[in-house]
Amino acid sequence: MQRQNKDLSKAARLTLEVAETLFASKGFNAVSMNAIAQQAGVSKANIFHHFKSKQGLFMAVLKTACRRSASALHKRDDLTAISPLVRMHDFFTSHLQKLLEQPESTRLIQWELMENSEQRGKQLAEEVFADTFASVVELVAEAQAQGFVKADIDVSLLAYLLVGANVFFFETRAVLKHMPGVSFADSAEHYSAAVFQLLAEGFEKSTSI
Amino acid sequence: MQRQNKDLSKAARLTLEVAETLFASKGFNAVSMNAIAQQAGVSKANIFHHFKSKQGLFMAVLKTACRRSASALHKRDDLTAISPLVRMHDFFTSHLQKLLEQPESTRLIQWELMENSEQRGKQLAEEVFADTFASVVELVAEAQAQGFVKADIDVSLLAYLLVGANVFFFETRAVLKHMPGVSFADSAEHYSAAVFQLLAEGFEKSTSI
DNA sequence: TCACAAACCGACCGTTCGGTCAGCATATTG
DNA sequence: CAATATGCTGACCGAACGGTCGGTTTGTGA
Repeated sequence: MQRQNKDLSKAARLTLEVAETLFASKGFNAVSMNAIAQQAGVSKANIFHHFKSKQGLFMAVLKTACRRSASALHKRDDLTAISPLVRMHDFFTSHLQKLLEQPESTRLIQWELMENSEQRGKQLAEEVFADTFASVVELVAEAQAQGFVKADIDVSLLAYLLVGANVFFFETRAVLKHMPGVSFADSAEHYSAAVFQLLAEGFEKSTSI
Repeated sequence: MQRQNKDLSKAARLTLEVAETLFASKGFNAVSMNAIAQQAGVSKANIFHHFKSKQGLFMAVLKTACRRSASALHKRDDLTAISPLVRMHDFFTSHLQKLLEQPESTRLIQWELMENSEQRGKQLAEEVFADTFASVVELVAEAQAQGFVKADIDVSLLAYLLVGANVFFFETRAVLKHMPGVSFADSAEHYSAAVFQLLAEGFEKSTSI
């Protein structure tokens, strides 16, 4: 599958793999080096041979996760022929799908956002989110330029809402399916479609003009 | 101010206060009982005298935070005279304001959602979010019943999006202000107004009917 | 004033933490 | 074959962890 990290030894790759799983599910502080070593079948000292510290290991894990999640998003098909609105919808749908397909990468970034956003907010913004967000903004701006989106709408706000609706869904998944009266908890497709339509057409009944 | 926990000793109240601040900012695992004791000016043994364990202390803190954040939301003014749309907008605005005013409670719940949503998703849904969410759904449903909201819209989805837009803003605040081209990062009021208008009227230019 | 319970504390416990180190195994290279 | 470098490990370290214990102080009702 993935030929990244091909220059690392088998033990190092195993370590990275296991560390990603554990860090993603429990967060940095709740995972011990002992646990990683044991579950990866390597010695703890071996981990410190390949990574200079626990922080270093976490950063390496985070890096690969960011790279993966970014690349998964960047290979969007550039069929400029189809309508910008359709492209927006396609992005919206596949974005949520990617989040759900790569829960580990997504959760890892979420942890980092939670634990270190205050100090490293700038770094996170620049190195992780900026590119992805910019491409979404561009997508929306194109649609606006071609007259498919109202002229008075802030494109970055719309892009932000599109991404946010997906991320929020990802975050609250586990709780959402226990909420009474919620029909869209189980079906991401259903959710995507309904949200996009709502955002596109609005909820207000009589648009007074 | 708050007369809750009046049956607790001074040390216990101090402990709760300090623990809430620390847990909210760093999460459960990154906060030690020593740190709490030291910062509260009480002995560690004293904490264990009042709370049976670290988990017990955290649960007590979480409980008060949930109570506070719920009560802050429930005392919405019931001026049924004004338009349901205005009431929706008022809720939306003041909800975000409450989140930003009580960052500790909000972050605490966010931590819990992050760390334990899988196992305790049901409990969280029932005891923390259900009431608040239900009241928002009710608000939207009223507006729909009175013909201010399109009939084909899922009221729980719209309520979910309203809450989600606010929570997502709260979560990404620190990163958002470092994103290029984002104008709404600094002003919650601006954000609220723009999002509500977008949701109400939709972004699509020509609503074909 | 006395007795009893609750509040409180310093010292300590076993365990686990992140991290180090000296040395063994293995493969590459001259 | 010797030499060198790298992958790898068990044993170990000081520090910090959550939690306990015996005993002292303090408040309270009789």
